Amino acid sequence: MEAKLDRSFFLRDARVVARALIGTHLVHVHGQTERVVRIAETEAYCGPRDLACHARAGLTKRTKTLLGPPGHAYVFLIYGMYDCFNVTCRGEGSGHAVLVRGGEPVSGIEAGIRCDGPGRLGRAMGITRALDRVDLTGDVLFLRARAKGERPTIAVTARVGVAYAGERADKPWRFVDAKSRHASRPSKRFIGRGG
DNA sequence: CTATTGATGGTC
DNA sequence: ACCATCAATAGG
Repeated sequence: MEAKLDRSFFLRDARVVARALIGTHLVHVHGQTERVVRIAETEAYCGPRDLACHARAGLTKRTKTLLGPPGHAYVFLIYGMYDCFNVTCRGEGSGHAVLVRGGEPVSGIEAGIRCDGPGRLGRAMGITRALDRVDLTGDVLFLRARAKGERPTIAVTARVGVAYAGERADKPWRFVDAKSRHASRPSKRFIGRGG
């Protein structure tokens, strides 16, 4: 079993963390059940100057976690129905976070349940706002490193659903495992690759 | 395959 | 009023 990602992993720019998270395993332990998904799609949100980032609103009830210490879960409700899982990063108060948008079920998830799409992933993994502010270096919700030597091919695109964010809307801050079929959108939108 | 629409709730 | 979504439905 690969090592749990520690605090130092999260103390970096959201764009760096977002890319590094592709291919890692997200683990949620709840009682006897352990659910694991391999992350295939992420997006970076880069603080108050990024109009697509919730940190643009400043310190509010919701953004308290986002503006809190790195390496914690930031879980928020979108469209009244779906819990979106994010990882806080860079530094306390920076407002940097990575939205995990999709992945491939590994274990503990009922056969046929898909994890592509932020809403589906949250639901399949049993992640709700009750887990907001949970420390990701703990034993309930955490990440495990990629297998040694694993170097996924990563495609880079603009983020989804942020057309309102002006100049920042077109930034290539979405990262997808190019070989995975478990991203929320098809490859035709890819505008580059790397990693 | 694409396009459209309704469900739903917290923040601003 | 807005929104970092999804499922069901209708149409080509």
